[in-house]
Amino acid sequence: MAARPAKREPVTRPVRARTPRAAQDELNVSIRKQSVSDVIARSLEEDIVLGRRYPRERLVEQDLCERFKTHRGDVRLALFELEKKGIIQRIPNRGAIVRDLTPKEVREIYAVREELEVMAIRILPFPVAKSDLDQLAELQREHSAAIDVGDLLTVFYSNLHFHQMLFGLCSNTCLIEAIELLAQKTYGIRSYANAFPEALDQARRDHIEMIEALRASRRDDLIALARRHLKPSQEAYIRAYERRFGDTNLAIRILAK
Amino acid sequence: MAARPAKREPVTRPVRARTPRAAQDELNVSIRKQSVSDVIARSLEEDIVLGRRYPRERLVEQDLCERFKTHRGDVRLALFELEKKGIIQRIPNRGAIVRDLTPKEVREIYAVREELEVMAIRILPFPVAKSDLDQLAELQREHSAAIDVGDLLTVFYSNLHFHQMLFGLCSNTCLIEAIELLAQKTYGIRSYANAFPEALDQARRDHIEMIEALRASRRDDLIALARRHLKPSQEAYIRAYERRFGDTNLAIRILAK
DNA sequence: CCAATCTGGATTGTTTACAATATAGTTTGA
DNA sequence: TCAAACTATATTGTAAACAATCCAGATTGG
Repeated sequence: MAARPAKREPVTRPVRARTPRAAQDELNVSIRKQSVSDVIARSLEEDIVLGRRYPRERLVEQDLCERFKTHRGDVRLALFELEKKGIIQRIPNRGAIVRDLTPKEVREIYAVREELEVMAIRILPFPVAKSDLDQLAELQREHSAAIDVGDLLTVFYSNLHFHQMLFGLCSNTCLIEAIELLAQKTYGIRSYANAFPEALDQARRDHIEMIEALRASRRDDLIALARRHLKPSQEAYIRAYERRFGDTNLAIRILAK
Repeated sequence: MAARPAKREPVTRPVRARTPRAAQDELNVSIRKQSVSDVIARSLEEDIVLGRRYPRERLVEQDLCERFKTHRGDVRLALFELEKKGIIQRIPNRGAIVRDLTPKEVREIYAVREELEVMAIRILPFPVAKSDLDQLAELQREHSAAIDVGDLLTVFYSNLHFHQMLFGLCSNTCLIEAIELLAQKTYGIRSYANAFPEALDQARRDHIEMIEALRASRRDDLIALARRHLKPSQEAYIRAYERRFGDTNLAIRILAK
């Protein structure tokens, strides 16, 4: 008779010791294998942030399957993720559309983000290590060069990395994640700011000043810079929104058809 | 010959007017039909917060299917949601376990939450309408009564509703959601605080003082109360954690087996 | 007696097929 | 002529079957 097979878990034990492999995984948190749906989600984010997809544009599952050469399961999961992040909106039985933020929502998101970025700078330990400053400067050069040649994709990513590195200097992981999540919520409106070359230029100058403030351990200056740095993109969006609709009432009339 | 059928979308238009029904859905944001996976996720959250499921306990998809009388698709989605919220942890090919937070993570989460709650109180418009104060008082009575009879489920929900109502008074939706998300991250450790009856008593007194501060429009007092209110549960968890493991190194040794 | 290997089955991950829903264009009736 | 009902299909939602992975205990070799 065949040997009595293993039962992986007696199903009753409430608390149970972790197996060796699981413990290893938990301790080495860095080994984050990214799933297919994550890749799809990121790619769609990129499309949205670069203005290749517009607010209220439909995202049809079948189309995405063909584009990413996969089945609908992964695509659906990616759409659920993006919905939770607030980048797209899903309507039951009707599908997903790129989310269109109102000026009020944009202002609220930026207010919270400002609060958290200021907090990050407040708890950030000074002085900052030279190696960190060098890395930041390198990312800044990358950003600057991308602006010069008009490579918006690289502008986006080097800017993202610059900010991740900057706020990553504060040691509160939860705070870092919260800041990033809020930044993602406004991906859909970024392309409006990119349309103004002078805004990109201002961002570049801000980054340089930020590095200087970090080097000199001038916390208050850095806070003021961070606050100022957040202003242009939200203002660009609100201006564009009002140009589109004139005023909020008109917007509602149009959207309701 | 059959009539030429409709093609729902020409597939090419980048920006497209919304259909009447879709617009209606967007404007009436209150009609949030909750999906099956949301129900499952909430129920699991409840189990965790009430200590019915312990940190590192496994969550097997098939078991959950039977419990919620559904197929694995919904259960899987719920688990993905909970993972994103940070309430559970998923290990590829091995399944999901209730997440076990380290004291460091708990401190970080509470630090961010405190920052946001203080912000909410700072922007909250005074004076508060009498009807709102009455509602808060009603929720507080419910909470107090639940403590008296030891009904922890009602304690949890009435406490939740009290805080939702309180922070809901600030008009920044994004901020309200962020506060709630952070509160959810610590669901797994709530049962530790509930184990100390004096902590529940303190919470009850805090709520009463908060309502008084609101009624008198004493913003600074309210901020101090909110800060104080967050302390006990994180301290209870950290104490319990250290009782379990003595110190962090021991914890790591045990977890790694 | 210990360690390396093997193996059965428990569990998660993927794919496909099928059902439900909503909409654009057509038809029908006043 | 216009609006209400109808129909065909695009699209999403659900379910179940199949494949890949992983571990507990058994087996094997030293």
